[in-house]
Amino acid sequence: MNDYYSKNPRFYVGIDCIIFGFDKKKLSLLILQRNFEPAKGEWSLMGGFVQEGESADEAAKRVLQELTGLKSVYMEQVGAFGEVHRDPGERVISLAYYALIDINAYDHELVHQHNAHWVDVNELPHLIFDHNQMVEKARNAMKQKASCAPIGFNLLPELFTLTQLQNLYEAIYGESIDKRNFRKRIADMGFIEKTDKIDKTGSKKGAYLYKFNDKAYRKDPRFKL
Amino acid sequence: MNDYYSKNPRFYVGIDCIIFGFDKKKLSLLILQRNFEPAKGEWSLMGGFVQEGESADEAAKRVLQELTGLKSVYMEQVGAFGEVHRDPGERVISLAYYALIDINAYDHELVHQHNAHWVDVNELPHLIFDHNQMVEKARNAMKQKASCAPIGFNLLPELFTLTQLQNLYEAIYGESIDKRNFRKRIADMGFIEKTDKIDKTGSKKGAYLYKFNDKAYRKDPRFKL
DNA sequence: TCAAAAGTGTTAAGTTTACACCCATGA
DNA sequence: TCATGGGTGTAAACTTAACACTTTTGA
Repeated sequence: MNDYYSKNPRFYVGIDCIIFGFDKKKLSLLILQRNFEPAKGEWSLMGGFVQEGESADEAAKRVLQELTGLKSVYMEQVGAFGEVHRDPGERVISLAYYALIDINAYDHELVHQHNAHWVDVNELPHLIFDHNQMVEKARNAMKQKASCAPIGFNLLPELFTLTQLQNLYEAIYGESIDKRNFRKRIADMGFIEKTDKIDKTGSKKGAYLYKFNDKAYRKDPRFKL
Repeated sequence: MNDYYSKNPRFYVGIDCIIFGFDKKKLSLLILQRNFEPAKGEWSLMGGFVQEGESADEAAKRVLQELTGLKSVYMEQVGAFGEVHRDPGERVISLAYYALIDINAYDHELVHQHNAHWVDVNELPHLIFDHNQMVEKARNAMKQKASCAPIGFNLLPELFTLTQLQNLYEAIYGESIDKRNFRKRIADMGFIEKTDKIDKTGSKKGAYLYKFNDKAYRKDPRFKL
């Protein structure tokens, strides 16, 4: 009867995390220089395996938390990678997820234990298996999504200057944006709120700090950058 | 040593196919009224399981071929569906793929054997498990992709009229398009070639048949509809 | 002869891009 | 006082959207 299932093989289902951070003008990824087998010494994404009793999304959150200590992070599934020999050790079908985190807020101790490092997304080393492919696909998916939904804010602190926001989008798109046009679009959207606080770390004059107003966004969710 | 893998559980990995077809003015899906367990009698997507020695993409092609007899069909992965109890029978992590086929060219006998039927994508019945969700996600992914890459032609015969092409895009987008603007865009792209053949099935006057010129497209791959 | 689909250009509206200077401040 | 980043508006170029009539032919 349950031949329907049991005549089929079962597989390890892996999780791999493309963890984006943003600092100054650069998008970076948090990657591991593996101090464990397999592929010890090489660079890889943070990974893990789906366990019984947890969904794929939950597994991805858990794996991310194991490295960063962070809960409730913005994550999106990139897709399944299922080539037969993608992992030379065993047949593993892996689900890639990208995560957007504030590069100033994570557990440094945990990251240190895993021998993980931030690396400029444009200067990535060779990664094991098909991890470079996963990164490529994640970058495209993220870029696409960031252009039409307000997910970029997950890479910034709660308060940010418009220059920081512009630098972020320039990094995501890989091209520079006209300052006045950028600020016009921000103003048009109407849910990026000026606060009365001023940041003086970036310039002598100081720049107003803004914040993303989620409630205002949901009232009129038009986003285009 | 290979504790690294073996301490983790393994899972059935399913494949589910969202098979799009286009007829006259309607997008349809090929779905099964199951004459087998589990969920006998209910509607579902065509599915199967990944096997040893085949990649996920290969499994998807095989499953599609089992139903339609077609090889080398345009398919894209939609994503992995990994909720713990999504399949009440067993823990199965499923990969959804959509396929675009010419509704006039498939193996009717096979389709009949599987008790499969074409159903208007806007009038779908309730499908088992999370299959309606898969369809929703596939429709969005397909719409997005169809707007910026010439994948729509996979749903048409090799030769088609501009009215057919317009009807197709209207069905994909779920909105009507101005005929003159549409034809202007087609002309601008330059790789949709007029033939000297005429189709007289759609009108008394007859309409020129066109074909997609892949070579010309690759020379200057700009697509926007 | 008439119903039904094919085919064809122009104009207005809206959107996007390009562009340059003054301001405030700390070193 | 000057070097640095912050802040601001307008006009031209381009793109998109709206719109209506003639043609052909089989029934």
